[in-house]
Amino acid sequence: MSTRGSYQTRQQEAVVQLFHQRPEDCLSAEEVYQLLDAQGLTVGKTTVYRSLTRLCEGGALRRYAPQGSGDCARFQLNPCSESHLHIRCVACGALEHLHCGEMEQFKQHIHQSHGFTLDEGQTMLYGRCKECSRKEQTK
Amino acid sequence: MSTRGSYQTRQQEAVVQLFHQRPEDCLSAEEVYQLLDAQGLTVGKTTVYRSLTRLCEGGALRRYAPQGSGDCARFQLNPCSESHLHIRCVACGALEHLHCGEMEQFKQHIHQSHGFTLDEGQTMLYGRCKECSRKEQTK
DNA sequence: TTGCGTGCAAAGGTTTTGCATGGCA
DNA sequence: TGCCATGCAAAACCTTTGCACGCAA
Repeated sequence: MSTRGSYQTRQQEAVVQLFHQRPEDCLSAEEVYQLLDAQGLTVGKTTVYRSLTRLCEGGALRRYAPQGSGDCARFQLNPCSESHLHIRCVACGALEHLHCGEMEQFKQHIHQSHGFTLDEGQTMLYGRCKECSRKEQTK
Repeated sequence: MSTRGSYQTRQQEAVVQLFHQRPEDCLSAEEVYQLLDAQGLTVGKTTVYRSLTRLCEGGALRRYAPQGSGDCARFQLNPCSESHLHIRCVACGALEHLHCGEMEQFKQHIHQSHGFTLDEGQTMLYGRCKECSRKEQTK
């Protein structure tokens, strides 16, 4: 890989900074655009999209597919270099990192029994956290 | 729920039939449109979309969010009432159904050790299938 | 007869592309 | 200086909406 992130520009830096300011947040391209603008760091929307794409390819960000139909993709700071699975609460948005032996075992099983090499970077599990499960039942 | 699929029409029936003909396939709206057309059962694209939406709401189909950016949503016959996890190959799009004891065990572990109730309907694992893994290594 | 289903055309939204300019190294 | 990054406008793309008509019940 020789075509490494070649130049360092104000715009690119601004996008990176924004995500570092809110490491837990999932932002849409539009939100990135708006938030930067609010900080006085105006970046063209095209450049926002291109930066997001570049940062995802470089592994700095993670891209989450849009859920609904009129929805848009969301981006988040890649939690850490070491890969592990994450689960997100569909109700409150809480994110939990799943690094434990069982996950390795799970990955192994998928590889051996199903022939798939699990990509932890792209996979996001969805469910309900303890609190939101409780609230759901009370309804 | 009283607003059940009220009328039975040729078009709606054609869409349902198509998915029953290929219970394992994940089809895009465009593909549904094309395949029906090839069968001589032409259905307007708008109607395809509306049928897919209706069938998803009724639980007959499952909707998978688009992966890439220029991508589109995919629909599949809801395999059965019992839910199970799926893994999709990010390279070729192949889908594998993961129904086995280990998955139940995995779900249990997430519940007990991490407090999350996994939602198998919303979760999609991503990775590379055996073939695509091999191709990747050869590069 | 009632009102849902259909289909065309047009609009909606997000994301990409063409192209000239600007700016990093 | 060379080349990548930027940004505007326009296009591409999937999907939804408006509206008149058709058709199931």
